[in-house]
Amino acid sequence: MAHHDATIKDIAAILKVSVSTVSRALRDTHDVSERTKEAVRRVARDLNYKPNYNATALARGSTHNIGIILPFLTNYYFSTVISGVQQTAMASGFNIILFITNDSPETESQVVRNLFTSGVDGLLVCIASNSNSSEHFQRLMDRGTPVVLFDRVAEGLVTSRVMQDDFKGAFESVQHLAKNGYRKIAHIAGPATLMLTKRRLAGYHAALKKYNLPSRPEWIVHSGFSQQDGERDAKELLKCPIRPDAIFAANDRKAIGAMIALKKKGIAIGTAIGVVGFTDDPMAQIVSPALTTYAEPAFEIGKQACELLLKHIQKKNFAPEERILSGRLMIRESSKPNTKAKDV
Amino acid sequence: MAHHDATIKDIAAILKVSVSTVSRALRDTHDVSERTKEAVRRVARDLNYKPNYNATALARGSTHNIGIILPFLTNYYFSTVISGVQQTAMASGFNIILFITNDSPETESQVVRNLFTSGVDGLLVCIASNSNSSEHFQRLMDRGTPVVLFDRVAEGLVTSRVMQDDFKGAFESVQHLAKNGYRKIAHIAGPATLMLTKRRLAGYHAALKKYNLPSRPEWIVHSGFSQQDGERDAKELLKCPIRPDAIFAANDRKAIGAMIALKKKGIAIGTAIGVVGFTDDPMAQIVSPALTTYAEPAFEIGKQACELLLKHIQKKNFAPEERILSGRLMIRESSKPNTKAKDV
DNA sequence: GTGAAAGCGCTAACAC
DNA sequence: GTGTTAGCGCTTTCAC
Repeated sequence: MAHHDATIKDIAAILKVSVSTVSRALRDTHDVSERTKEAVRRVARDLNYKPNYNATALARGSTHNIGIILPFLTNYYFSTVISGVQQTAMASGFNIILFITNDSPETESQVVRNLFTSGVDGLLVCIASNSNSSEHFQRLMDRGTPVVLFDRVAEGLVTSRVMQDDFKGAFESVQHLAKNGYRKIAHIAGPATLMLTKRRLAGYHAALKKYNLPSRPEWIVHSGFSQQDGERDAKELLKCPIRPDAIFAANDRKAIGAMIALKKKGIAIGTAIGVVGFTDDPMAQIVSPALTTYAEPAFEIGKQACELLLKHIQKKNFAPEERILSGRLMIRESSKPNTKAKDV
Repeated sequence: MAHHDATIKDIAAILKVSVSTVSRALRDTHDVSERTKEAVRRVARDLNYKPNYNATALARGSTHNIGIILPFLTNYYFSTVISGVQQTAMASGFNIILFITNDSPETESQVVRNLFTSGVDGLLVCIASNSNSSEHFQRLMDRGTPVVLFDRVAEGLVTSRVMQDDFKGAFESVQHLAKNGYRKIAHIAGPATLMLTKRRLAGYHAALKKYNLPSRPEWIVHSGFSQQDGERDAKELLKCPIRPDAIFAANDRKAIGAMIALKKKGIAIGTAIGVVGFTDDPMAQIVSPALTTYAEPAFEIGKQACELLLKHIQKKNFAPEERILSGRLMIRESSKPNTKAKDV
């Protein structure tokens, strides 16, 4: 790669000190005199010295790389999370290495296996839907590579995790529908295995209960996170003998899919049937009527997840923290007050 | 990181051969006997041996990492390109390191400077809008790090580049408007400095000429790529003494911004004023009326850019290639046949 | 407070 | 065809 970059050897030669002194000075250890440190720093700057992380990686095992594993990149939530991670990592001199699993547990575990070869100082992960992943991540952690989970967290791994407030988000969304007069509220949910699905479901139920609203198993349908999934789910819902008058969707893409299904049937959105999403994808404002949705703090999630990871990297025994970040309900036209709602 | 992974030393010890033999066998050089190679491979497998790329990086300068530099991540085009890159890279055992410049030339050159410290085997780049970047990338290339440009390419760098067919895309878009009866076609363009802006502008002009359509300087407005930019640009356009009856936008977000501006003025889209975008962001199908747009092969661009880069990495003197990938006009409702168009 | 020397895992002359 | 040795750039005992 390099032809000849300055190394600590060069600095040592110029200053007529040993490389170990230079190494220590650069890392600002306490057993080097201020005078030497300053001299070293000055020469380093003059020579435009940059440490070779591959060498430190070999000698000490610190690569200055952190890995991030996630199911997809091409959606608003994930790309925003990464932007947050990237900013934080870069500010601390860490690079981020990107791994995409396509939501496949096999790819996921393959990625983790290969991680051993290049080496990362730590790992940020959002697991695949059907990932039985605790075990391979556990192995990584046992070897001393810290892992921080975000969004889709694996049960059973004791480590830091950061996520949006799924329960509260779902609760507030459904509460909003209830307050606006909707009585028969359905939920098109994510994959049943995911913890976030369970938490959103719990929030949904809690709100139903609080507002004394009916709950029917056939009003809850699980599937993936795509727009197509949402469209299919909504069609399912419309077949129910007792038709829901509102839909709370696990994310915006599903909500939009549902809106498409409703439009195809000529059902007025935000009047006959209210719709609320989750995320606040920019699409929510583009779609018509504009989609009411619970905004997730995606960038902040990325930022905090990265901060936690850096702490784990720096302090071997940093105690795991769980951070749950609140979002905010963005009220728009898809959930307008409904006056003609009738109870079941 | 590792507690103790198998190294070539372990393999050598077991087989009672030297580490260099193991090293050679593993790399499949021709001066090792088949027997030894096989034995080495077998033991390597048994021991679950993984090469330590940090060590090869030190010894040989090959990190198995490729860097990708781009302005933003949070949009459909870029996140899709990266997905293409990632897939290709992973298949060849390369990791991708992500750098985001936020479209700032300063961040861009800082990133390039810091690249020297960790080291990448090659670099994929989409330059910042005002990047005067040829020079720092040139320096990288001089040091032997291959660079492949995509989408926004820097003039003056002789190296491989891959991009969508900007000229053709613009030409076909405008041609489509012309054929549908629009006569006064405006263009809300990207930053004037970018080559892709120039190419799209050229395509626009060529189509205007071919269809004998009027061209007016005030019908061309340059700004950034955001929805807000598009909205502002369209407002600008509506002030023209001779009002355009169609808008060709440099991307879908700008087109959607323009649509919003038109809606606010109560102007019927796809009737009074036709709109065509560029990209085929999923939003184009969500917005109403659905947006006609020239679909870019984003995933394929990422894939081919990565393939070219890998070739450059593998063959020191691989001759630079330029690949221009065609897209496809997606005709939807925002550009319906216009019967009442009047000439200037 | 500083230096000498060994070593991280691998590659690459150069011998034999 | 295989082994020996030095070395990539840095960290880290262990002396002094």
